[in-house]
Amino acid sequence: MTRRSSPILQVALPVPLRRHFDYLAHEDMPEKFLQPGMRVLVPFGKSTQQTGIVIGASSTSNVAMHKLKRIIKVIDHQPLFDPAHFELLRWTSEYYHYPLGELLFSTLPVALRNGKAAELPSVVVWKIRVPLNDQRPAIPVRARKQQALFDLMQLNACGLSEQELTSNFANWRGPMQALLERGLVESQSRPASTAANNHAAIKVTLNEEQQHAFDVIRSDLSSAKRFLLDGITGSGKTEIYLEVINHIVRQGKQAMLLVPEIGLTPHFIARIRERINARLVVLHSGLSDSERLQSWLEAREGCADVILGTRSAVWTPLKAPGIFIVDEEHDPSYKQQESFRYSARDIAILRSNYANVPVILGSATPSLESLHNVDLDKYKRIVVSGRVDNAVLPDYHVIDMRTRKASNPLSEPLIIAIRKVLEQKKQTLLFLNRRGYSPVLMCHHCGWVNTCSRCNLPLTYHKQRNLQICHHCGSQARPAPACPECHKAELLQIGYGTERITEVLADLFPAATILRIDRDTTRRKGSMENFVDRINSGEADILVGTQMLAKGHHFPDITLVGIIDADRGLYSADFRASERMAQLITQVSGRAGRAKDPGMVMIQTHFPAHPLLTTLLQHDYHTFARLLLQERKSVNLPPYSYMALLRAESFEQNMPVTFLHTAVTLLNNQTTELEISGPFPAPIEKRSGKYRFQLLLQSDNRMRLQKALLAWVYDLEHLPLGKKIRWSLDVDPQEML
DNA sequence: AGCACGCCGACT
DNA sequence: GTCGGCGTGCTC
Repeated sequence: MTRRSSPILQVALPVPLRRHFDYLAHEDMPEKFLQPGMRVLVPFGKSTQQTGIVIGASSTSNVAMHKLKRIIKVIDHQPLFDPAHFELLRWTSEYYHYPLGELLFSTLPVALRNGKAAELPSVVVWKIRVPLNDQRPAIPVRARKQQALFDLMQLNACGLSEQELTSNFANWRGPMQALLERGLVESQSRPASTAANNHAAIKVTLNEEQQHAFDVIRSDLSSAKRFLLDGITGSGKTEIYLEVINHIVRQGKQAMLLVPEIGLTPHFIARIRERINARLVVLHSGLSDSERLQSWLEAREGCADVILGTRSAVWTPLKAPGIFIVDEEHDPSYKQQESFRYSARDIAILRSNYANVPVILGSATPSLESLHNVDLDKYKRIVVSGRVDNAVLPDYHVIDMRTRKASNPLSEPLIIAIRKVLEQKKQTLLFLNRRGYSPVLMCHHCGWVNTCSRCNLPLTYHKQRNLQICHHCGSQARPAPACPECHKAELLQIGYGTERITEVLADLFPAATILRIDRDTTRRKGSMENFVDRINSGEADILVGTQMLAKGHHFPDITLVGIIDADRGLYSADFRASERMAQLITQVSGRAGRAKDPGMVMIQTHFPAHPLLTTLLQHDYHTFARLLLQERKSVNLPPYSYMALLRAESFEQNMPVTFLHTAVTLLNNQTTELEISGPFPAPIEKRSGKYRFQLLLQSDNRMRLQKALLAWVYDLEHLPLGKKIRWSLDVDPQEML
């Protein structure tokens, strides 16, 4: 037998190119040491070295042999993920038509992208030695310390690190040495884990509905079953999640729980800790690079039982996946809106498929996609309709703003209601999805509006910081003292943001404690937790907030919810706007009357007779959703068809359109099978100085759309104009912005 | 993307 | 004379 020539390694690199690069392995490096999923250091282009990931091996290459370079070194001893996870990443790359190299790197923790070792630091762990026979040496009655230490160790079957021992047992080394000599314990080196095993004490009895939901899920844990847990706010979905997670963990498997935003993690951490005896890790953007790496590795090694995280956590490899849970599955933040535009909810479903374990999608306001999948029998819907503690659903009051003074953002009935709630020492939540002081600054004399020069849109005035800020590109400017056009110094603040509403409230209710909760006031780490504490302690009287406040939080003392402006979403260019509006109104309303006190929701609108609004308020979210689904069906919009959006932007005004026109011609042979609309300007036509256009592709056949995209993206990449502008493909777009 | 090569304008 | 502007092309 002749010795095989050293294999050619196919390496994916973090570059926006839809292809891999071939490298020669070291002669002295047996093939088994180079498996797909391992990182390697390679020379690339003009840069001396670059981290890449091996995606395959071959004995041949399309590139001339003399052009092939040799890899510099192998970073990993073992692949970063198992073949199934790698397969999932490959599939995702094809589905979203996103280059595999960039995709692989974007799903890794930053530390691993930068070539850090994928190893947990090791620590010495002491654990009880399993006796060969049933005879275990006895501890003398007098040796109280040894017995106490032994008892402690028995509670921690996985072992205790020396650090944990020190903090739990003073002067443990002496007694430990004695136990070691008796052959009762042993020490070993094992990866350091921060996923400490906690000792949950609180037991909760599920109510009948919750128990039923749990039973349904439990009866089908060994297949990739998809459950839609459809439960109104306050129905106790979290209890069901916790029960399922506990069940999964007891079977020695891992549970992944995704939440839509980072602000919800502290609450879930607390709930999991008090209920489940499990090793928990958290993954979200608030962690440092090394913390993220640690959590990622612990999930992969199986040192963590529960993985809690936001969108990007969905990419964490698991050793023994048992279940995937997506809380508030309808939430738009599961969709990444830049670079790699994936949906974490859809990836969770895909992962359940690959792992052959169930996925639970939970929501009080399920997305139309999910409801449609229930209709198609792809998801099993489990309804939880009752509120725990017999809390009742709130009363809705629609306030017609047309009959009121335009200058007053808060209507008289709302003010009276707030006053009453203050007297009762309860809390009010006012919802306004617009931060800042006022969204428009206009000259009283000539009508000049202060706009962002890079986006052509009005700048939002922030009073506290005395800045005009563009909410689209972030640019800032000091407000001008006078109109630059007519030089008159009478500038009007038009409209209200959370900052200004807070000011109005402080005027009306000087004795009340008012908290403003939006991205501006929660920027600092821990500030959201601080707010939550102040609300729960009863210190706060009135909360003014953006959608941050609408998501998931449980504030038992809120009895009044005011929606200051329900009109955005009734008339919008985006076909999903009405779905979003209904979800937001329902979610915010769900914050009212969660405990014993009945709640009231007051909705201010200029369109009290709008059919969408009346359907939502006179019936419920589900009736509304049915209506929307009918509408979508009649005009063939998702979920009854599939979309892909090609976006193009450039500082040159004409280039994006030219590019998109060329893109259309490349599709010509398939135009009969696809519906193509555009190119048309993006809803925000100019942003950060770039002109933005898009092209919409639609088909009622997903495969056909996918097939067209495959060749198209390849052609686009090789288009000369494609290198001059920035373009991206958004498969299953969620927002048209 | 990231980097170098390359060919035209205002500076010590 | 040169420093540097960013267009163009390539990366195994």
